[in-house]
Amino acid sequence: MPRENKTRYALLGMLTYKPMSGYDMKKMSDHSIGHFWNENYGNIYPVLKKMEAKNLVTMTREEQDGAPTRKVYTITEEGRAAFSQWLSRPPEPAILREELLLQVFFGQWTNPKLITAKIREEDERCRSIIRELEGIRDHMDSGGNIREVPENSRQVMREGTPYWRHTVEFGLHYYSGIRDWCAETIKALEERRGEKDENNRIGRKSQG
Amino acid sequence: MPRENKTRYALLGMLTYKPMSGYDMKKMSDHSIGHFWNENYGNIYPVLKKMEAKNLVTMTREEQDGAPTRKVYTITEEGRAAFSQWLSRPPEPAILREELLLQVFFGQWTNPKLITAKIREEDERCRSIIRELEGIRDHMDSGGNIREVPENSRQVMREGTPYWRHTVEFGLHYYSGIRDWCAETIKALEERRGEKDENNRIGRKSQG
DNA sequence: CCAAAATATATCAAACAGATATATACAAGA
DNA sequence: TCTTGTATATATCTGTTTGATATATTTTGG
Repeated sequence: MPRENKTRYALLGMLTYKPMSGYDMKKMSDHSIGHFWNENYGNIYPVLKKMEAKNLVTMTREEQDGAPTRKVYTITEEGRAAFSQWLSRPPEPAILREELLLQVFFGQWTNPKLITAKIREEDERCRSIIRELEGIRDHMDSGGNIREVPENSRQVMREGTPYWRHTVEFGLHYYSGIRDWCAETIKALEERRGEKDENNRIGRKSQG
Repeated sequence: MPRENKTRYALLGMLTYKPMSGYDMKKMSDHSIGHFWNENYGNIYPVLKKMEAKNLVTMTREEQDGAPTRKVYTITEEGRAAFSQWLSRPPEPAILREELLLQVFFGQWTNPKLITAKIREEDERCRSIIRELEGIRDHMDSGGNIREVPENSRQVMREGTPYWRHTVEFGLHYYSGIRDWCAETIKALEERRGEKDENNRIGRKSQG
């Protein structure tokens, strides 16, 4: 028996705020939970279809001026029940498959400068994400993100903000940890390369 | 076009040390790279078959006393070339889908004590893994893990040890970052609950 | 007018996870 | 002796997931 689909709960959770289309949910996903939850259209649309079939959501078509017709999904009471039930269950731990680390592990088979360059890339990527997350955290109380939400959902989002903040703090810890490892590892690799160069300059004393 | 299979390179990399069976590779995977690379039999056997068909590895059957017959795989020159080529390519960044964080994000819809308990579980899990990794790091130079390797592979593994150490340091940073977030978040959640209790005790002054 | 961008929905093929199954061999307990 | 449990070893299954790709409507800019 394979894994249980979790996209379902991410979508149901978003729909507790307001009815949305698949496209809206992708955008909200990218902006609010994207730092810890990857989601893509390849999942969203088939899962929405399945949830509609199981009456976890209902769908209405909404025509709009200046943009194509949308399919707007609304959570049902059954959907709310399924969502709450999931919330009471233990989460599954993360599964890691870090390709960079696999390449580092086998690093003796390639140019050490190449390994260092890759870790530098990852370092930059982490720093970039950290800056984004800091921006989110620092503007979280301005209420800017609430503006697009109907008045009756504002209280709900206000109550959810501290939890959102905890997830942004998670992202900051996560990427900071990796960024720090990057810095240490680059330093260590360059020192080891320095030692090697030193050995070479002294006169090929080392067999290494 | 879907993702490219990466199990292939994990297996080829392991085979650079010595010929191995699928079962051996799973064990080595669990012990040496498991902290950053999940692998399972469901992938290993089909991928080995495919690699054999493409002449990246060859397979011989090996009978042994007191245990069932094994299929031992050996890397070919083509396999080595494919592996080296992969090493020179940029790695793909990690994809995150942290179910705990998804539950934290929607935490307003459930009992705050439940959220705290879940974070406590994750905290303990991280601490346990950190202890393991520290054990690995601290015994890394004892050469204990080299003992099962043929004499002619020892130099190779010795040269790989510093890279292995970097991956263990990665794991330590990764899990420490999350452990620290857990501690902070538990504290914050309990303080917020303390404030709420305080408000209630004072006389229902708060509308929250 | 055409191309690019935005809004919006949808599908595809392979990778991947972990449960499950089967087979060989040995050890411990009834 | 037989059964159960454990270790060694190979293998399959089914659903989730990834991200590339495709299609359609509408607006904007050259």
